[in-house]
Amino acid sequence: MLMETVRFGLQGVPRGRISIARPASGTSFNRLIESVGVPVAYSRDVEICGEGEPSEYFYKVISGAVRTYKILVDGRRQICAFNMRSEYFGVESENTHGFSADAIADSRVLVIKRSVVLAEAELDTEVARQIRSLMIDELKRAQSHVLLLIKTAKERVAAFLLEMAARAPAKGEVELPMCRQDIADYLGLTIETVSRMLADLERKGAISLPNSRRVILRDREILAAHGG
Amino acid sequence: MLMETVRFGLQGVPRGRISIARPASGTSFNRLIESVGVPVAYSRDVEICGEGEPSEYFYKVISGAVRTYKILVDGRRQICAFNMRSEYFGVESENTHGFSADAIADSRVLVIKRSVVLAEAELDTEVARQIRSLMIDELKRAQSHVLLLIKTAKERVAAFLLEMAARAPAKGEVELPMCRQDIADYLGLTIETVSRMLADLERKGAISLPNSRRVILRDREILAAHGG
DNA sequence: CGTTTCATTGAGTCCTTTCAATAGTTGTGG
DNA sequence: CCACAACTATTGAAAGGACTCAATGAAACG
Repeated sequence: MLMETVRFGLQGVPRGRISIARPASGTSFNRLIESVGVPVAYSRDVEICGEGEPSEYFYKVISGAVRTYKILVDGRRQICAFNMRSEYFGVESENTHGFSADAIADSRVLVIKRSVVLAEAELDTEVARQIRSLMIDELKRAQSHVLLLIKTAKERVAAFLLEMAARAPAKGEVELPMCRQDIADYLGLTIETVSRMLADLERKGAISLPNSRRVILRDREILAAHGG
Repeated sequence: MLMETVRFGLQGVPRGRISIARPASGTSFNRLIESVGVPVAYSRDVEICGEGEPSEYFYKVISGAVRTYKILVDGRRQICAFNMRSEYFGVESENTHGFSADAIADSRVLVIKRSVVLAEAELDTEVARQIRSLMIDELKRAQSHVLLLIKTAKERVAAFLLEMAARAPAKGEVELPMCRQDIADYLGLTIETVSRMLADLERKGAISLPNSRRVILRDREILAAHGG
């Protein structure tokens, strides 16, 4: 797709390159988002927003993938979520963002001005309902993340693969957009352990790993038996 | 306080004994809650709501303490939250509850009909804002729970004590309403490990344990050094 | 084609769990 | 009020799982 690109450096304005908006469609919420949102291109590893910054915008991934994360006092990084195509992030931020976000791969993100949508939510019940629904989705995700972290290493890796597979376009195979360190920081493990568990799952016939980024699900039963 | 008590057995109606409402106060949200809510007494270990049930109500703890939890397929229980006096739970449930809840100790809980509050939220911006705020609080809690679960056993126990102390009426000492198994199921540890970490923290001079339910915080520095 | 980064694998250590025994607490009935 | 039972909590010893440190291998980049 053609994109007119503009560079930004101003405070409070999204970092990256802007492209021109596309046609609106669907519900009143979707139409609103499409008209208010500005598609912005972010290169790999470029920050989209930072923890503690004023949350002027929230975001919807158009293409690519985004990670949201927190840096702990001891320097460790906990990845809160991987956000794939069509998924929202930052909806739940109140005055400031509770996390940082950056592009895992080159990505396009719809940047949506929060104040406009919140104002509309007071007039349009459907918009209010959608906002609430997105926040509930985010909460459910955080809760299932808690359930993930009490499992064993193998269960976490298996559950992670099933989670990614459920969101992948192709059935039965996953193209992981993130590196091992990202997976480790999401699952609360080390990269070595992630690597070992993937190798174990491959040995057991649950998956194949043609290369480090591509996973083919061979036996969902085995995976589910581990991943719960 | 005097209470008129009624027993329930009907479907969709709160289990427990009802008492008569108290005077309203504060914001429009608080006044609404007070007028809509019905105080119900729950004895220790009595279920308040069950995972998967229609979420006709949400709840506010008046006295005592409530645990919300999920039972996993393998039978393990993960406690999502301990809800203390004046804290809400179940606000984020959409059509069905995402968790079960029961009373840790004998408790009184304000049972609030969701439909009434949601209807009012469409007319009163302040009510809508409060509901959204409660959902954001719940999300932040879930996210900090994730951060808790990637820590070491000692860090988890220390952080748990600080978390409880922050909500306790008395400064520097905590009366734990829950047993070791509850703590273990909240922290993703075994009761033995919880016990050992508490003993370690006492040996290090961070806390005193006059009895198993009472904790006196002696050195917050040591605790914070662990609990991050 | 060399350099750099990323991923895998191995060996040993440390931390948490498991299993088991003991101690303490609570509640009940004689 | 005491004795016993049942439950809860603590402590110990051994096993298992994940981490650390280190080396090797593979892929990406210039």
